[in-house]
Amino acid sequence: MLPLYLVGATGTGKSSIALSIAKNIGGEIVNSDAFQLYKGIEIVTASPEQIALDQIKHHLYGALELQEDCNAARYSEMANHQIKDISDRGKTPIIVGGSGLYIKSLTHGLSNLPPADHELREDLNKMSHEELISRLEKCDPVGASQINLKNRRYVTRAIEISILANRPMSEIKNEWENRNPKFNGIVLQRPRQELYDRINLRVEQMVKDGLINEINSLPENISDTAKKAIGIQETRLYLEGKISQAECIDSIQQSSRNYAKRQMTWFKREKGFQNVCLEKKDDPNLAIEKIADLIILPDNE
RNA sequence: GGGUAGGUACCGAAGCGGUCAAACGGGGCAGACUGUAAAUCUGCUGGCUAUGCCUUCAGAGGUUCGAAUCCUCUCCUGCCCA
Repeated sequence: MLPLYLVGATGTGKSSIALSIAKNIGGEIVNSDAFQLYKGIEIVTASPEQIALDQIKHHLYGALELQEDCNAARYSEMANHQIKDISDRGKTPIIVGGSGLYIKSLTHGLSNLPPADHELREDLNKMSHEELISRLEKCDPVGASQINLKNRRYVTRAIEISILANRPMSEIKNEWENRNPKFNGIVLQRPRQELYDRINLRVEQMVKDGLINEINSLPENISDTAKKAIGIQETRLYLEGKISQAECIDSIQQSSRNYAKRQMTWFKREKGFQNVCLEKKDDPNLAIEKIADLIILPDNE
């Protein structure tokens, strides 16, 4: 059976629906959320609860130590390994999460680009924005006309690729590895206001569930990747007494809503996914039936 | 009751006679995205029959060729004195 991708913005309710589907079709769940990957930040990242983990096999949840960095390529390798393993055992891999690029790295495969070079990045980061742009124009004029030059991070990466590969980035990065992937893909959606309300409530629930304590007991040396989880910085500010608890909750809610908005933009563009809009009034079982109808059953090719 | 500082677009906040439909930030909306992605970045954000027109800067009058900006009164809000 084709792998099933169940994606959508944070707070839509992917995890619980994935669990039910997994039970129905005999599947195992693979995480595609960049931060639920980490062990020790289960509360801020709204990771699936223990009860769920006990019922169905969940992979790549809490798979990384907080000190480890991660990126799309590393994730891709880990996830592909799990997906293959699940398929080999005759089960359906159900990939659940909301990290657009990570998901695309599975469905489409990343181009074979040189990995990040931290020393090189450090050097490039010392340059002014103007210097950086003229540098890119020199080593990859085509690329310079394609990417958004205002996005310093993209400019830096393009130069990095060009230098490391000794060829212009725009020549190497033409198309995705796999242009016509086969998979079952569902984008779960909610009406905008309902989604925002759910996010707000969820953040309040996190605090009740021990968010403050979780962040307070984090080690000091967590990786740059893990550090970016929404909620960590905000809670630390609260712990340092710089903001009130209400302000802390507010800003986590705000960042989460903004993030959800970006996710929706990403998934809107992705091809090969079908949209399923859930509403508050929907019976959960009905939602699952809706989805089941859309799944392509084993093909006999 | 007396004094004083204020009332600006969804919110906060600049502007303090013309170049003001009004800086900037937030929010909202739309978008981009190939090894930092819960990251990073872009555009729009009074209305319209739209290279122009209309209604806005608490309200009502007034001064002026011209007002969000100056004057008068009124209404609200914060602070101080009683």
